Amino acid sequence: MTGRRQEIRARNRLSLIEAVLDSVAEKGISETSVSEIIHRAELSRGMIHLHFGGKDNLVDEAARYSSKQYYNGIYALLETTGQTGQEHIEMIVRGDLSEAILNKKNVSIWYAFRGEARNRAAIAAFSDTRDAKLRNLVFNAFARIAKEAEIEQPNLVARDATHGTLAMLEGMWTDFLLHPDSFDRNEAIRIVFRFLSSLFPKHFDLGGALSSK
Amino acid sequence: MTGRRQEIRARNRLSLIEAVLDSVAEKGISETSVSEIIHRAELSRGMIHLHFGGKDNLVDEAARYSSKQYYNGIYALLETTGQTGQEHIEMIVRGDLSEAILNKKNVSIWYAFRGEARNRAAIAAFSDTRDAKLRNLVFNAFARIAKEAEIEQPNLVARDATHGTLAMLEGMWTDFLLHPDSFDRNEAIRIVFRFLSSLFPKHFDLGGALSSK
DNA sequence: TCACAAAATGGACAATCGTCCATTTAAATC
DNA sequence: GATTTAAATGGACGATTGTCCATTTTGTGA
Repeated sequence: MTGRRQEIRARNRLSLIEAVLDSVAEKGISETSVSEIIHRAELSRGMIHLHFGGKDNLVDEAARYSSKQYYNGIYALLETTGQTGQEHIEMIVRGDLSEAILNKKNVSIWYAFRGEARNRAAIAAFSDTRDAKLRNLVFNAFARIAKEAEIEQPNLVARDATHGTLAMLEGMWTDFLLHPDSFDRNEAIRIVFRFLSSLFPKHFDLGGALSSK
Repeated sequence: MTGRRQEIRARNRLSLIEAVLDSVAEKGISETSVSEIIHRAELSRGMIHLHFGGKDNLVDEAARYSSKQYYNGIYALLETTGQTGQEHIEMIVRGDLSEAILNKKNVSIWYAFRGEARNRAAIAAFSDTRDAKLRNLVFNAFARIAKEAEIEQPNLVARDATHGTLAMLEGMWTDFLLHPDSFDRNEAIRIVFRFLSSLFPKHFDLGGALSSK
């Protein structure tokens, strides 16, 4: 067994990252100290410096890791969806507002990092919930829908629909952050589709995607 | 001149609050220390304890003050608008996305506090961008519009329109936070009205409110 | 003008911060 | 099993944190 050392090393690295995320979720960034992190990870004080070169780098890594988790979740959902543009959109909307992705821990972490994004380039890079790749997916779906709808300026409408839909999802996250207990997932989903169904009545209704024809 | 003492006292209190906001905007919450604050305010170390009883209380006061500023700005704009529901909505949308309200400093402060909201009740209380009062204003405007539009379930539609519009505005703020230099105000406004004009075609177009009849 | 009191000062203080390294532990190799 | 070496430990370190108070300053009322 030659990889045992690497295995332990990797496990300890991950423990530190997860300790940061747990602490950020529970206590916020300002109370996430080196002492707090190593206590949660049950490792010794020097490990942070050893594995990451310092606390700031570790926190940056944790932000990167957390962001990756989010995208993995979303992209995994997309694999399971149907083929039409409206089905893609429905999957993204429902996924983004699902318990698995939109929950107290994730939201706490996400907004804690956002608060620091302005002053830490490394965090800013990972704090854009809706990155270019996801944006592109949404745009392509809306572009197909807009073309099928035979409206004027289909590309501009698709761009606006993309931007507006992602903005609305962002806003729903904020609602959840501020009122996690009274937040109503189904209402949030219905509202998004209320807007989308008025924009593309042949492709959406209040429940989500309509079948192709 | 008997009020001179009170006047100085009030000025110093305000200096401390503004020093906090400047520091939070420029350096973030985690780097806003007592030393940083009193250096910016050009006051002595003991003043924070004297006036606010401690740093945390001062930061809470700063959050309250900042929130008040936001609402003052929005409510002042509303005084200048016309009478119809769609005019009210247009004013809120344009106001919320205007340079005076949506700018780098305000957004930095707002999101920095948001990041702490989860773990500090006093801050959470002031970090809901769209409080009950504003929400009510928007709802009443949409309720009038929905009634005029003679649609089914006007109250439910008005509720959804309120929720969705405010969420979209929130999302536009996030866009601005993450991409302050490429953010396009006019595009953001057009997108909001794109959605609203498809929901209420007799009341809005891409430019905003339509006249009553 | 003087005595009083309120407000401001700035340094002392213990606690905590993040970094770093001499030492110990244990996996890998011979 | 002995040797080598990478990884982990945990305490020392100076810097910085927020609090607090003895002292000084300054506006107010007699």
